[in-house]
Amino acid sequence: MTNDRPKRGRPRSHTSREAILGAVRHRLLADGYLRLTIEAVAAEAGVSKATIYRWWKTKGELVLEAAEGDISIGLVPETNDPRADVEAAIHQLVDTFSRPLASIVIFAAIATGESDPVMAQIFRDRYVYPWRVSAAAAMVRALPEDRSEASEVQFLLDVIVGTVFQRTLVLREPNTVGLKGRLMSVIFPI
Amino acid sequence: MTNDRPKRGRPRSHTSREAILGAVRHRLLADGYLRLTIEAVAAEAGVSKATIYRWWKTKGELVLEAAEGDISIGLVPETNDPRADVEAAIHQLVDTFSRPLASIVIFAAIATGESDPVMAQIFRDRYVYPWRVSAAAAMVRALPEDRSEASEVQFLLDVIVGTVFQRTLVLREPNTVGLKGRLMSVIFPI
DNA sequence: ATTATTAATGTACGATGCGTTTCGAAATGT
DNA sequence: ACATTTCGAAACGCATCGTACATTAATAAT
Repeated sequence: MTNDRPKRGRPRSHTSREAILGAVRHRLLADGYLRLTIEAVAAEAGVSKATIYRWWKTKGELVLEAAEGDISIGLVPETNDPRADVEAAIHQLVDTFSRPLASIVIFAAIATGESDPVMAQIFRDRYVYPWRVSAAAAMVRALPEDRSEASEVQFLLDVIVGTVFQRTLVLREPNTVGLKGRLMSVIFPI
Repeated sequence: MTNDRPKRGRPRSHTSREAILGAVRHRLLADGYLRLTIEAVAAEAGVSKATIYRWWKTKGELVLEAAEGDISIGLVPETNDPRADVEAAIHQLVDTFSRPLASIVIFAAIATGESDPVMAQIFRDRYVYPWRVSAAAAMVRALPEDRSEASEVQFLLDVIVGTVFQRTLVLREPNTVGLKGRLMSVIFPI
């Protein structure tokens, strides 16, 4: 979604759009983000290169849209069991980071911040930030008053995100069974 | 250091070697890893491209060697105050990750694991692994017996590395004063 | 001194991918 | 029919890659 639909003229091809996004997903899973080229996507989708550039300014924009369904994290629930909410937040994170397509795209969004700051920005604003706000709220509810200052809450969120990132995306450790429980007992020591 | 010195023939130019590695550091700080090109390094060093390819197979190899002094972490001390040793380990990590050149190169080594697995491998084996082994030993000494199983120690190391990585390299948070203390109290709750 | 050996330079090459442009054809509303 | 917009095919100039070649330079062995 880049433009509004004009009233006249040939309408945008829904078929081509789907073919492009599907080809992007396929090439991402096959080759990874860095090795993905627009030319290969165009060839696989049976589409002209110009058509891709017509609707997406950058590779990052294109990839984020193609993986939208996989990388959206959702908001942390607000039940009357705040610790369960925090646990749900951790679960959402681990679950999302473990999806093959999401792991590739999230990693790329963070890693290419240097050369494509727009991609990192969009990823943060659209996917990380909403989750983070709701997770912070859950954390405040779950912590005792003397531990719920903003800086401590942000630190604990960094512990969660950083540890999950390290385990699932850097070390590529598929076994996440002990991870959630251990994170909970580190955040809420007995 | 790629080869032994042959006994005969023109010796390798020490001047060119230093000029190349210096240019790499300069371009890294100016442009970042992804935008660094071999051609630009050759031009800035006043050296032929072929000379660079003669001694370094890949960009990753070249960059790791150019930044060697900045990215080497050192081993965790072994005093009779094991908690202080763990604190020292955290300090080493934060300190290294905060150096401008190291932050660029470490980030690149992790981020390009997809397209340049050799760089990630070298980085892990040569710089991360030794620190990690000595940090694990310190952790075992510092933890009570009932918490010092291998999987728990590895998890706590991932918490440290992940959190520091998140704070310093992903979020680029320069303020690390509270970080070390908070990490300690998360690992050793009262 | 001559020869063998290795390094470094300059230059050029074919590939690949980039992002853009141009042109003609196709598909819609007015 | 006409205006408008999209699409596909092809080509463009550009940057960078990694390699190759011939030439010159510096050193050790003979």
